[in-house]
Amino acid sequence: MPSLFAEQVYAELRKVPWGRVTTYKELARAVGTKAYRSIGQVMRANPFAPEVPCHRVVASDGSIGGFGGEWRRGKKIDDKVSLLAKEGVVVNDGRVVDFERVLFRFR
DNA sequence: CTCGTGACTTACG
DNA sequence: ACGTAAGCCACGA
Repeated sequence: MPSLFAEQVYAELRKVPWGRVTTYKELARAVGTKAYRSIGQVMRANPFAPEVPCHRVVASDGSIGGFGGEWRRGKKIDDKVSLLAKEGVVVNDGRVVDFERVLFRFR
């Protein structure tokens, strides 16, 4: 059972519209915390996979972060990034195309 | 309670 | 712009 912190993160992440992405920072702000790193841990746990699309979460600068770059080789992650690109969020060279355009801001 | 870890961010050289 | 260091918070042991 996920911790309360995780629940909040998942709740906010689930609000992200289709074809949009969000950042760890925004997500952290949404839940009212500054634990950006913990967000990552929650994503890694991701007990609510595809329901909670952790692949829609990217770094603050638009980079894929850890789940799409060199991190995926060796680990058994699904082709979430590729799937994401299929939904409209194009990822090129570890970067989200038109990042600011597809970025969903909570506030 | 203390310690180590981490899919992060920001600051500095 | 790039690599390194420090800061930050939550979680499991």
